Amino acid sequence: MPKLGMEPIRRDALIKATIAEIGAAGSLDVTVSRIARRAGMSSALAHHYFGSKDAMFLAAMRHVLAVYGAEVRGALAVADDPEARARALIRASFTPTSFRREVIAAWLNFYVLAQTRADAARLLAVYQRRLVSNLTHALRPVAGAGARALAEGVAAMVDGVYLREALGAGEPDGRAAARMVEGWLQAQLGVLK
Amino acid sequence: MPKLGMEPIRRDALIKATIAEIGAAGSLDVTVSRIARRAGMSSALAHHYFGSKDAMFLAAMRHVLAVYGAEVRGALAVADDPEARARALIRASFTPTSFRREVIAAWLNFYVLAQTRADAARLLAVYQRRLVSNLTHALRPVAGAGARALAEGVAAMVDGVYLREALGAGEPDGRAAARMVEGWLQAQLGVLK
DNA sequence: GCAGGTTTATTGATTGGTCAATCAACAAAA
DNA sequence: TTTTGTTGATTGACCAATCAATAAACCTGC
Repeated sequence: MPKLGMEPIRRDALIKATIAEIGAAGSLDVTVSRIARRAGMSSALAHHYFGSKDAMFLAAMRHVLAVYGAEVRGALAVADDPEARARALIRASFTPTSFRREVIAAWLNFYVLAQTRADAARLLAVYQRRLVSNLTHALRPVAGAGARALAEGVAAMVDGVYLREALGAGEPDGRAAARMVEGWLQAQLGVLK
Repeated sequence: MPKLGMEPIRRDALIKATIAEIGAAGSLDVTVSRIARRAGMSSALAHHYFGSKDAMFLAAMRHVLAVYGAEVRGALAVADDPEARARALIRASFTPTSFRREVIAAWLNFYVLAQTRADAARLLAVYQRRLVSNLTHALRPVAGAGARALAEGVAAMVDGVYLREALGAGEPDGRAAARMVEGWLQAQLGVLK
């Protein structure tokens, strides 16, 4: 029953299944077989399309980052004044799409991977730089020369709140997390005035 | 050549070797054999003393937290005014003892583990609560009712800066990291006055 | 339109390797 | 002779990656 043009469909299914399995296992200790089964195919086919397990993880993480990037662009598009842009960036990190068990698990494992795998480190660096750069641009009009330092602080705060909320007790609450970071930014901006 | 009273020595050697191996591998994918070899014994002996690989990881993490805890108490002892106490807590998270490749690797893997293993989650919760609680007490005199919120912000900032510094380019710089968090706290306190 | 070759899709079975955990056995102390 | 320390060898399981084989769809040139 081979239909042609399956490649993109299969790749997509595998990427989603990879994220789901990482989420379920809470670690990268997931077998290709399990991922493939969840995606409705044999493990051999998964290897056929991705070549290796590592390549699958990387592709999955690129997908997570792509979704997050889209979220950021979407949020920025509807924000007009500088402060709104900064708040949009903060909130984009905590939307239900990005801030849920599965994706959080992927991120945590991604951090671990970034310590040793150069490609993972590169991918992570792109995310980190982009967040700071976006925040810096957004804050420039209100913070001037201090925008960069402020941006780095907010970026750190985003990651820290993400981590604490993700690993704290109970369901992760993106709304509360975003409010917390926004509150701090507000206070910091207050100092400038 | 069996000498008596080896147990604590062996356990200690294994715990240190575990941290070293995790640091070298950048993940929990280290074999008991490698750890045991580094600690100068057979893998069978490692199992004899710890029972399982997981138990070794947990013991290693408890050790990391114990060292960190000692560092905190030491720093608090020599700080007298509230602000100094808060700064001492911040700096304790970034001392060379705790803020170096090996230990950072252990922490990142610990985060991953805490998602699924109840004992790891419990251990992490203890650390998280203690940091907030210590900060709250330190800040109470200067921040009053707002101490708790301030403490949570600082705690998140500590974790976030830790993460970004740990995974950023170049060697992790604890001094710079601590300065950054202290600066933010300073600014926040400025708002109150 | 269709025989035969090519590409794409797909899998079951196999290979080669790794590793946690156990065990039997030996050795020194108490 | 019981307790403590210690190891080499083994067991049992798991798994990434490869391969041989099957089959549908597409593509010629006639």
